[in-house]
Amino acid sequence: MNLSVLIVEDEPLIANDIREICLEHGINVAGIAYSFSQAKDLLETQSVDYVLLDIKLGDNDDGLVLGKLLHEDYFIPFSYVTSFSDSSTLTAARSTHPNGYLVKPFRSNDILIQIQLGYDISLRNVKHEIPTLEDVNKKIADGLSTREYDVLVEVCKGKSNKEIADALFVSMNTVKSHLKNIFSKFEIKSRAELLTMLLG
Amino acid sequence: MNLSVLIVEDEPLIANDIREICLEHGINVAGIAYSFSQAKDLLETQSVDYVLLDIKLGDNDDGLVLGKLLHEDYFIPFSYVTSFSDSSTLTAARSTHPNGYLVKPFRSNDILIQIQLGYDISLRNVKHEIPTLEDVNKKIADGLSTREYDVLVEVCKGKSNKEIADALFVSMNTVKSHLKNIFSKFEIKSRAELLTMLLG
DNA sequence: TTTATCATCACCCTAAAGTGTGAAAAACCA
DNA sequence: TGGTTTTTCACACTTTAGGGTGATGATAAA
Repeated sequence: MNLSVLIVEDEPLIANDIREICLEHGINVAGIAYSFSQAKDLLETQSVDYVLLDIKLGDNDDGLVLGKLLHEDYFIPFSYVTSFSDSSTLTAARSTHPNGYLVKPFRSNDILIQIQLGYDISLRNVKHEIPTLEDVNKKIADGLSTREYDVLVEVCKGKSNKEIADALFVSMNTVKSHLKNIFSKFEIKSRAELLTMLLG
Repeated sequence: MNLSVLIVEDEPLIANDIREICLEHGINVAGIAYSFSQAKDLLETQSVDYVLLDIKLGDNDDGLVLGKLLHEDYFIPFSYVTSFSDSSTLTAARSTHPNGYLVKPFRSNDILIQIQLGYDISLRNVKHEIPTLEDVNKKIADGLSTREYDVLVEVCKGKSNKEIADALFVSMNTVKSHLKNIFSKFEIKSRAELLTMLLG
């Protein structure tokens, strides 16, 4: 799964530094925004999975406003990457629901941790219904095929292999074959584990 | 809100350092554990809201085991605080669902951020929990016994009968026996159906 | 056109799950 | 104390699930 990260940072040197770190680790960079408005433009036009967000853009705390927007309107998870760690800034930041908070100067790996862990956290939140193919594929490196997903949906309904075969008009061997691939891709060994992953 | 933090760290100097930082910021320290077993003792006896967890305890990665336990059994949120940020350690750590990951050496404020942000995140995660015994019994005429509920909880975690037997310190036949009764009371035929009923 | 990938299925085999019966301690309660 | 429920376990048995290998036609990409 290839994440797309948006970098919102008014200092070009730092922004570039972050971009390099991402690219080195195979993380796609959806763009760099040097201001609040540029960030909004990119959010409208690009596919963004995670945002690294500087609190201070220019002279004001536009980062906090953008953070609030990300959480409430765009539903895109983000980490703050900022020089400030005083308690008033931190309190303000916490209220915007970031998934991470990195204080500058940072190390190369810190960026990676923010993105990966922050994204993990965002995946843990929503549940309850049978996930879509897109949601499922975010959890695994090698995505499911459409037919594999069909089988997964039936498993989520609590059906046995025989019942799934009847529902999809294929043989039970075919169902088993798809399930084998599903388990392999999720790196699990049973449908029970699959159910707890997807519904739990 | 006065948080209670457990520090799991095998180096006394670092552990003390973290303790001082917490106390300076009005965060209560539930205790310091220098080993896996000490950590388990403290988790049983103390009220703990958040855990700062070193991955390497002594010579092995007991921190990861403890992290898994915290997430699956204790339901206590935690951050790793470790010297390691290589990708294999990170991958292993991510699979245990930490709410933060801090690489040593850290700054004073980093500790505070981990605790506050990590705890914030845990509050947002109103996750789809394993239902309580009361909730479960609302769905069926003949209620489950406490031991049957214990088995049900393990099933909800995706465990196999053998794993459940080990977790509850009984034989696999006993687990099967309880499961038989559970299925009968729910009028179902498989654990998959049980999982979709409870989690779906 | 050649190469992948996907969807389908068969066959065989092992492991795990589930069923039926029965039974003996332990805990609970009246 | 005596009866009931719970918890524990055994053994034998059937069914289902899961793993390995391999093969086919179809479709898609290069």
